[in-house]
Amino acid sequence: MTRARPTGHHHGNLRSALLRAALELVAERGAQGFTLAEASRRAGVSVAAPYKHFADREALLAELARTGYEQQYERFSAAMAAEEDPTEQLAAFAAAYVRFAANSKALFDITFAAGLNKQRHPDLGRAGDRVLHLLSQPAGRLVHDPDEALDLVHGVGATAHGFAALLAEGVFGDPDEALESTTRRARRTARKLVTGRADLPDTSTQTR
Amino acid sequence: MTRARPTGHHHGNLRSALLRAALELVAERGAQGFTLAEASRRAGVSVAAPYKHFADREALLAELARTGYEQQYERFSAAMAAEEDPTEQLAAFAAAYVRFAANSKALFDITFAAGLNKQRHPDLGRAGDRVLHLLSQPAGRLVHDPDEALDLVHGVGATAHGFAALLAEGVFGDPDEALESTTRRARRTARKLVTGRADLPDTSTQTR
DNA sequence: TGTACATCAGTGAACGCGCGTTCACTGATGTAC
DNA sequence: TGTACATCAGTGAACGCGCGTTCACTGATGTAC
Repeated sequence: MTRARPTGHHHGNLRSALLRAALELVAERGAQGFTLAEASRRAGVSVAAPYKHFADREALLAELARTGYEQQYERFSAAMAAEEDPTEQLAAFAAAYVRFAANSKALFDITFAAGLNKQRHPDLGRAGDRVLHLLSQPAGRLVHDPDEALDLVHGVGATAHGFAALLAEGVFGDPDEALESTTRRARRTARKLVTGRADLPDTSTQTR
Repeated sequence: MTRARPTGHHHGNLRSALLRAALELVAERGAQGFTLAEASRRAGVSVAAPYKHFADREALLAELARTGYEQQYERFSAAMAAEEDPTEQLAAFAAAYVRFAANSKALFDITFAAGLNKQRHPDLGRAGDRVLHLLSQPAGRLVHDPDEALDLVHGVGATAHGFAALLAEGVFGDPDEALESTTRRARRTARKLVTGRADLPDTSTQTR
């Protein structure tokens, strides 16, 4: 939170201060509740200042979405790397997905609910695909028919997303309280999609 | 679309015309894109007119959400009633869920993405729970431990929701083209959650 | 059947608000000499 | 080391916009007599 040189006409690091304020704002009001004006205020700067760093409102959001996808990619691939068995890798993805959606709610919401035009930001669509693509390798090891492998990829992705969304929506009760059990369920369900069995012991590595 | 007595100071059926216009608006611009002013314009009426029928903007949205949950309940229970086997009932729920999200996108979005305060509209939370509760009976027939049954209910719900959300997001390609295959996948995945087998023939009744 | 009247669904104008974006500007910074 | 100067990140005021909501009003409707 150190703000380098907050003196007069030079903020120091306004760009990242705006991104931070925007994320905070999204955390409080949802992705649709974000406004440039309020982000400026929180960064202690005039409403015109952001235009020195971002083309417009959408550009700032798109930048946040980009980092959202990046962080997802890093977290999920780290969680998967801790496993050797491909089934456990899929399960680890699902668990990490739910955890990310809960722990980094704002960033997650921006990638999914900011209403960013994916035609105008094709790189964002690609970033999202890249995250899902993490599942391709373990799926391919488990199932050799490419169509079936794709089915597995999409199934794990859908399951993970579904658990994350219903958790956030409060369907499972208070999201904080239900996080652990939902993570376990997502993990177990992902396994089921492969093996049809969920009765393996849940001893897999916890990734932060 | 017949508008009874569109004469002078009495519209005839403004209330439902507003609801229709609102739904159309949500279909075009998403749940957040809805404004009372635009809905009034489309109903051919002044911006003050809606306040004779709804307390405020949120009340109109809440009304739409209510009908959204009702329609979901009717469609899903009808789809399930066409099956006898409890596993097939769960599968039918999942398939109907995906189909509803795609075919009644606006209504679905309102129930999920309108940002309605569920504290201020507790009936809406209950209406959503009621939809999910459709799964309790077949789940209870399949699994006798209540915790496991709840797991199954939530698993099928999460899976259905996940497939529906990723379909709408375009993750599976063009939503219209991918609808059929996604419906099949949701159905098959729901079965897997029960039996661990997806290789049953997909001969179940098609519910519109 | 005809008329007076209460009702109330609509009008249209106005309000205050916060937004995104633009503009000419200013003053701190770092660099060339 | 000291000074002139170009750069450019910030200011602050203004714009036009569309929104939700309120208000006094009006005129079509249906009802009581």
